Amino acid sequence: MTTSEAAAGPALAAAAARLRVAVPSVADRVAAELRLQLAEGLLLPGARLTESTIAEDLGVSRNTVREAFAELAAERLVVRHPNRGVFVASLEAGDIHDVYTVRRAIEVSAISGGGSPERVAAVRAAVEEGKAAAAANDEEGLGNANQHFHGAIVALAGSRRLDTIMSQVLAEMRLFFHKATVDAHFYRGYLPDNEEICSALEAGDLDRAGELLLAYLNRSEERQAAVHGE
Amino acid sequence: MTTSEAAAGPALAAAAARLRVAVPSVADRVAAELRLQLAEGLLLPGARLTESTIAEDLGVSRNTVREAFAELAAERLVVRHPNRGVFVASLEAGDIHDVYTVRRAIEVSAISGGGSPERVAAVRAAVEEGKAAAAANDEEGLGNANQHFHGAIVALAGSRRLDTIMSQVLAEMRLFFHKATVDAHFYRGYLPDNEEICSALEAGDLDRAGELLLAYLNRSEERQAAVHGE
DNA sequence: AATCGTCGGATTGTTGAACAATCGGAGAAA
DNA sequence: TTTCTCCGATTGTTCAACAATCCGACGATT
Repeated sequence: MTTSEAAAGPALAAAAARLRVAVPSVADRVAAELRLQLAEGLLLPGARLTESTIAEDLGVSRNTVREAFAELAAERLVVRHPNRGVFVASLEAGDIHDVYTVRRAIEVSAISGGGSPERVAAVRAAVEEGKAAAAANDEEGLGNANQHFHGAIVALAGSRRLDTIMSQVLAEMRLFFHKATVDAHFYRGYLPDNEEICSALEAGDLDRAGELLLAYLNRSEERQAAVHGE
Repeated sequence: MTTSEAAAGPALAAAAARLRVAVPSVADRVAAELRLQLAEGLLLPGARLTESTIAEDLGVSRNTVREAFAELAAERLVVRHPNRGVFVASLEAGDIHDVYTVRRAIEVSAISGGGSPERVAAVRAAVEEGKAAAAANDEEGLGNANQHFHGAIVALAGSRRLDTIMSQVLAEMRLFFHKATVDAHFYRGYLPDNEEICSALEAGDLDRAGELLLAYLNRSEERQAAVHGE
């Protein structure tokens, strides 16, 4: 394989890699299914995930479910209590600050680097997506657009590792939101912020974009703490 | 359980949590053993890890080894090639920049927050640890002290999540170092930097500390790229 | 009545064996 | 040399079993 790769160049290798991920293992598919149910709020924080039940429901072996659990536990979406089982993770008051600490570090750093025009365009696209959702009164779409916006900001850095870290953090937050339903106008207030941040980014005023983003995150954390925290 | 916890207060709950981690599962112990061998360079990047071999060597089942692999893969220490096996991860040229992008985001953000006196003291302790190792001509100790230094900087933020991210990144870098042995004075040149950064931190000049740290990371990345990159 | 053991059922942790699917390489054929 | 085919080895997955552990219920003691 290494010889054929060297001969055929990186194009084929990339295609092979794409084909590989196109046929994920059963354990990966189980993990994906559970991730989906978690994101959709079908599995609420604190809920218990019984191995045998999931194994039956999805028609796979218990061991395979176990491997899927290992994946999800590594992503903090699920918590293992030895000899007791795995439970859907539930963020406590302290976790809110923790998550936002990560977001501040990653997002502010990413935006301060600027990023290529295509990536800036992706940020703009997320802003417009949010506006469209607002116009359509699509609350869920508004939330998704907001996550896309922040994901696009991190993507400015062009770092695989930062991207995966961010997507994990966003998955955690998504989980968290299902705990207490947010009011209908929760995200709407953030639209002008996103617009302003994006404009500063497009104008090349990275310092200002960074400051706005930081202020936004601080405000967002306060709000989250007020809604959930004690 | 919840009732007794509520009655006994957080002290007992913390003790229980401590006892829990004190009895890790077999899979966790296997993962820990492999992590150790990886850190010590016993398993070099690119090396193949055969399930049955490891299962025999450690006297555990293949399924258990598999669970351990899932852990390590989530930490990027190991790469799974479907139907071919798992291999010790080997950082390519692009990964160097990627890893340093994460470090810049996390470390600079952490130091800009300052941190409690105890945590600043931990940074100072790492600096002194490095000086002692230099005096003793202990190259390995010098490397460890350097990692402790940067770990202590991230710990300033007091974020569990940032800490685990950082330790994973450091584990990746440790792996990377074994690929090509660094020259004896590789770390020694960084001692004055660490001292200066620590002094600025202690003096409360966070802006300066952040700038110094950023410059350090940029220089370090250049050097790594020169040694390994293409 | 409240607390404290004790017991039993249920679930997890781990093992061992089995089988299909897949891969890489060795050798045969062109 | 290049290509094709086949074989051995390893992975992916399942199944069944067992010990260890936990939870809750039931009953005994003060």
